[in-house]
Amino acid sequence: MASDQTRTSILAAAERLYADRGFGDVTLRDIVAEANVNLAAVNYHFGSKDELIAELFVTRSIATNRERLHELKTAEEQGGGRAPIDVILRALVGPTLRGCLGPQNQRSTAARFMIRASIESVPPIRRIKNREIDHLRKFIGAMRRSLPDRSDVEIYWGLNFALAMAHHTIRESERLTKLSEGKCDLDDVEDVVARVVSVATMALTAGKIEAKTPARALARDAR
Amino acid sequence: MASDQTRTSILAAAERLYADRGFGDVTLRDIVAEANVNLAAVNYHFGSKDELIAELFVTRSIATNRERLHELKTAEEQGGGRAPIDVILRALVGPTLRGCLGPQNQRSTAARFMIRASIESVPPIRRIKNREIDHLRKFIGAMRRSLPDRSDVEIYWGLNFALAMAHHTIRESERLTKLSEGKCDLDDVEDVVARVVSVATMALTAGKIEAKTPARALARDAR
DNA sequence: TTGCATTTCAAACAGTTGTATGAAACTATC
DNA sequence: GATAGTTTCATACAACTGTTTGAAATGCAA
Repeated sequence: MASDQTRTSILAAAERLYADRGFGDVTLRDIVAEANVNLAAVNYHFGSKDELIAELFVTRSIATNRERLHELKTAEEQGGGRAPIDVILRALVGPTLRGCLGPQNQRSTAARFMIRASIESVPPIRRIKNREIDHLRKFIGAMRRSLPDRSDVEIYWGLNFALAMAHHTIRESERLTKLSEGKCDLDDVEDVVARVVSVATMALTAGKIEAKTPARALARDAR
Repeated sequence: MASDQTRTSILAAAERLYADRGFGDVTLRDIVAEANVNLAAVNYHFGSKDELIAELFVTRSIATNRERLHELKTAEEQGGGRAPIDVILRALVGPTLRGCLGPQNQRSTAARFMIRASIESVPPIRRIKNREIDHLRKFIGAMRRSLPDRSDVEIYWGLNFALAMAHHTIRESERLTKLSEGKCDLDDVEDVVARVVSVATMALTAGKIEAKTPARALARDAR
């Protein structure tokens, strides 16, 4: 049980490389080169490549979920058991968007790794991923409490669309920048968060008594 | 220039396998087995694996774009140069959703292949993909004509979110079904199309007459 | 048929991948 | 400082990848 230094630097190097280049074209040899350790170290410390990926994913998954749930719980406590829907949605998509967009130097390797995992879905991860469903159910619960007269189906679709907009915007941020010739500023993360939350809120409250916060972000460009 | 039969069955087999299992784990040997041809036939007829993928993608890309643009053009002609925004959005996301969701037996291999291509983004495809931008610009143009007092930025974001919801729903259709315990019926394709179009339309038309509260304010308030 | 080009085929090739091995280097305990 | 246990290392291995080869089969014009 000695220094753990090798183990740790393998994990860090692997996460960085996977976040940057995806699972598809990162080999064990790339990882050990980045970590400055011997090739055999991976199998010695983790058993196999798949187990390394799995450990990486499980660790990050737990951390991410805890972060999101903390934000959610805080909001619900402040609201006496019910949080406004836009605050719930912000807790859901905010951390990921903030970790993956914005200026290069303050992007989070962890968030980018998790997005890769959610996109590429390599076998070792797919097996674990089902737990994420239980996690999403907690958000479903909060959304139900926030919008008690919305049907379940509407809630599910709202959550689906919120995640859709967040993830897709991250994945295709380059293309959106190019398409809009820079007019869409993906570096203004809070603006992006506000847009996603606003649209998702509209999707969830449409045809109801007008909500209070939504649509404010959109007004920004309306001039 | 003989029968082309080998060539054709390679293309068909490759498209089917890629659509089903993704580019990541389909080898040339898988393809030639599925197509009942010799291994060397791929390199003989296409030069390389990458060129096979590229040909597949270019062909489908042209066909898909033509289909979408035809729907768009028809709508604009009927409206005297301006089509309603929801009709435009429907032309954008309808064909893909219809081809990828719904009952198994009537799903389109072509549509599923294109979704794979849009997800995995393997090198030979990434190189070609930039043309798609020009194609999207035509939709941007139609949207501008439909909503002349909307700013460009909002149009871009609206398009981005529409594609986001459509693609994400296709990719994660299984998970949404499981999460909602079957309450979200992904086989009712027209319902899905209507939902995506409806939310995207709201995103593009909401809050037209609004104040100019900067987006940052919303971010601060939400704590 | 003969001759020539196209197409198919089995086999081999060179490169890369994840993994295994066994010896060497280290670390800590006595 | 000798010993036992852990960790590192260079190297080898077996499996798989896309690609090439050269001979066999086929098609087709003369």
